[in-house]
Amino acid sequence: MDSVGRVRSVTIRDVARAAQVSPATVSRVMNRQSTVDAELVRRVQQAAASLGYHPSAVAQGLARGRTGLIAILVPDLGNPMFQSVLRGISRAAGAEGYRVLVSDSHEMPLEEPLLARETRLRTDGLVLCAPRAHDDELAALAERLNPFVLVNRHVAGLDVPTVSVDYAAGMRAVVAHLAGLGHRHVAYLAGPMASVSNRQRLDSLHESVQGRLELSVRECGSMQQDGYDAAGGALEDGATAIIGYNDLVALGALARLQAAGVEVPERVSVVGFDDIPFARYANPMLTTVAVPQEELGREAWERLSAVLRGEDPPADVCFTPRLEVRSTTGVVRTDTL
Amino acid sequence: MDSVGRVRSVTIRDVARAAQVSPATVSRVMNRQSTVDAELVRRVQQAAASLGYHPSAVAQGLARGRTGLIAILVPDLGNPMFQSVLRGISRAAGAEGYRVLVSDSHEMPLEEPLLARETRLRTDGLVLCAPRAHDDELAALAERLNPFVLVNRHVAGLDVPTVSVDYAAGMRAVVAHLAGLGHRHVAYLAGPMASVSNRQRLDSLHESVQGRLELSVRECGSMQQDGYDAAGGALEDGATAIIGYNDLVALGALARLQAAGVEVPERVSVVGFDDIPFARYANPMLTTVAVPQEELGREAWERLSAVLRGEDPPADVCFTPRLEVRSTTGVVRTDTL
DNA sequence: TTGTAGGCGTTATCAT
DNA sequence: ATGATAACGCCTACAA
Repeated sequence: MDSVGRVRSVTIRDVARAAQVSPATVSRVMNRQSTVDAELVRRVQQAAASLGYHPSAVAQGLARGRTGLIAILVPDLGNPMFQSVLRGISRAAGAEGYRVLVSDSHEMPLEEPLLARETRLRTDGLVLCAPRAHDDELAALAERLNPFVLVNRHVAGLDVPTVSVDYAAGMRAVVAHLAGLGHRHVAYLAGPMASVSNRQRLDSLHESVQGRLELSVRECGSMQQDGYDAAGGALEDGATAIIGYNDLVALGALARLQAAGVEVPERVSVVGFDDIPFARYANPMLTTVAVPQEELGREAWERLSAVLRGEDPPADVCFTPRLEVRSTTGVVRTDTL
Repeated sequence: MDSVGRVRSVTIRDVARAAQVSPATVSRVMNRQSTVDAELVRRVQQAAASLGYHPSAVAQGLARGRTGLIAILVPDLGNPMFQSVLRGISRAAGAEGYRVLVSDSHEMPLEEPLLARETRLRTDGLVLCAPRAHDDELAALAERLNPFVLVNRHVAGLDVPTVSVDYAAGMRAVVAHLAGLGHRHVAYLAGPMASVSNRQRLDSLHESVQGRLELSVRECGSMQQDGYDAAGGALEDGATAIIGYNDLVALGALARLQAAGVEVPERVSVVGFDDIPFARYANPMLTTVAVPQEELGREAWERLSAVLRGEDPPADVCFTPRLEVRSTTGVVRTDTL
């Protein structure tokens, strides 16, 4: 224990003393600098091993001006979509020796800027995942957040590396698919209003539907239970197809339909968004818009990594999602009940 | 830019100079020490604001001897079980101002000790989630890992705060349930052999089954696809009930049975472990052993938090899981096909 | 090749 | 109440 009461750990000086060299030499050995005499290398390594020495990451961080940490901020860790992105980033960054700090804003747009700054302060860079905060707020923060990259979100007047998904294209494919099956009235179970993804899906849905289909929108949420609770209303609206804000909502709706004895897809079709791993194991298998989630994470890291190396990041990418037609969508039944 | 090429940010000295006080006073103001003259507080705050000053977390970490970070090491971030634990920890720790570093060992027992040490080095404490490493390895590391807590894993000869689940009790309940429904032959779709949870489930299964039921064990894995692939074999063994290592495996098996036209639960029953959120939204709803995952995370943090405060941690807790009987289990059909 | 010394940005001790 | 000053543990010119 030192005077402040903490357990003093083995420092570079201890090793230097034991190996009878200077701290600088120990540092060089630990950092694999080839300019050190073989004999000294041996002595240092032996001393370090026997003392159980490991450089303090914090001290290294201070001295080097980089922590080897990046942060990722997600609106909800409970959502498989963000978990997958996190996973993609964690794996990609881990392969290059970077560790990941996670922060969950719990879908609270007001908390986001604070959390972002706070976590960014502890790290070398930041991945903002579908941030809920306003454009102007983010723009105002941008300088303090740098370097950072944006996932699934564009911020007006801000030139930041971005990876995203063309949800509008996905939605168009959904509408075309449903219209082709004979549906005339679809219901959208909307996600959080603060979510840009939801806005995009909703806007492009309105467009796609123009003069082709009737559309009802039900405010819902982003979790299974939300979909479960909202599915009944969608039916009352007279829709023969339900589009969920995401797979969780769609799967929740599906469960509700089944509980109510409504056959899917014979009576009602269901479509989701994201293609989380569970979508293909659902019964019936969920038709959904497949988003390359882990790849999104990898690409985000690719850009952040480049900036951290002082290079120009690759150009922004926007994935065009693929409609994965499975078993929850089918031709509309024309006979009455 | 300084000589090393990094962008010099605003430091405590800059603020001190601007406010015409000493760095010490700035520090006191930033840390809300009440002993500072109101006028100086004002000047400092104003200077800090106009310069956009924020204390460096790294420097604070070095000076204070604590980082405000904890690490969690999980075998697989792709598994909802660990995601939930992570979430529980992240929320609980976040409420007390701690941030969480995540590390994924990708189910590789050999990597674990290194990762554990490495991440622990950057943080104030560690949560080891169902570690795959050997007892002796962990015991040898214990000193360097301290303080840390163990989730779902006991290590022989090691007195470390632990939170766990009595999987044996869960398995007994499963066997009693299935036997009560008339099943005589059950198949277990085993998880990773390095997983202690799997060992425990398998051992207690062997015990519970003694003289009551015939048991087949199929090596499998821990993901949906593993269950999907292994389900066929279980049927060939003649089992009328399938117990998945976890819900992912069970849900995968369920999907396979459905694809093969095998009715559940009329023809075959299926049981999972964990009760991940999807279990209740499956069709049919999955019977499973409910493990309080987020609570596990919270309790883990509770213990780590206590140790970090220098207090004695609460006693170890072992949750007794509850068998959640839903719709994938039923009486065995006695008639032949 | 090796060592010395200054700096990284804060906090905390000890005078004043 | 405030201000020097010495840690905190490491890295890296620069000198030897």
